[in-house]
Amino acid sequence: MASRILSTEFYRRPTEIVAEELLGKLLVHQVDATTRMAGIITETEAYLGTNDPACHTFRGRRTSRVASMYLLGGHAYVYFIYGMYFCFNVVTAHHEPEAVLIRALIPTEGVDLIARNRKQRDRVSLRSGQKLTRLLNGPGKLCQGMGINLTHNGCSLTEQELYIEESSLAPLKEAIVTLPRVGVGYAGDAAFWPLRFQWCPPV
DNA sequence: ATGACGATTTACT
DNA sequence: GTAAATCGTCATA
Repeated sequence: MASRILSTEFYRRPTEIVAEELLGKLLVHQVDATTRMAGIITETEAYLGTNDPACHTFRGRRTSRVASMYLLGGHAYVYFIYGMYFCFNVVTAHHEPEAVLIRALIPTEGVDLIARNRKQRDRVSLRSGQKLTRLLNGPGKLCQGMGINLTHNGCSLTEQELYIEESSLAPLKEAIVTLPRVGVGYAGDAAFWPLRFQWCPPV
């Protein structure tokens, strides 16, 4: 069977398209031969590069932190924020420093390890589906749970440790909501651009 | 060298 | 709803 890992061609397309099509895909962190964590992507945000005031590369900004945004589509851009969290992005497009922030996952594999990473050891509370959807529903939370950190910054998403797979889920267009991006009030009008994509999977 | 701030989360009132 | 936690990054000097 052919690999279900998304190829570089998937990422090297317009960023908004990639952001929307990532919904329903499976983010996988294969820690070692026997340890695998994964979750379905349910929320993303597009960051449109040098002309997007909300983007870290606005006006061509090129510092050590954002260096990996200048890699080719299909690499990871991970950065440290608020002194305690990481955010995970996939680099997109063709030779433009654009990216998609992964904002939320529903954990599907390695849930116990994910919960341990999130320091939520209460197994009873994990039995409820409601709690499960709240385990990784934020960019900092999903990095903490999935064990994503600066060691993954700049890594290729077509290698065997951290990657995104096809899944059997195909979100209906009607189930996808576009919203303003979160936490970018400094960006003026761009804060209202509808570049956040959210999918509420059927129960 | 300095200071303001951040693509967040959590706890608390 | 408001505020604290916590520190690397960035612009200014």
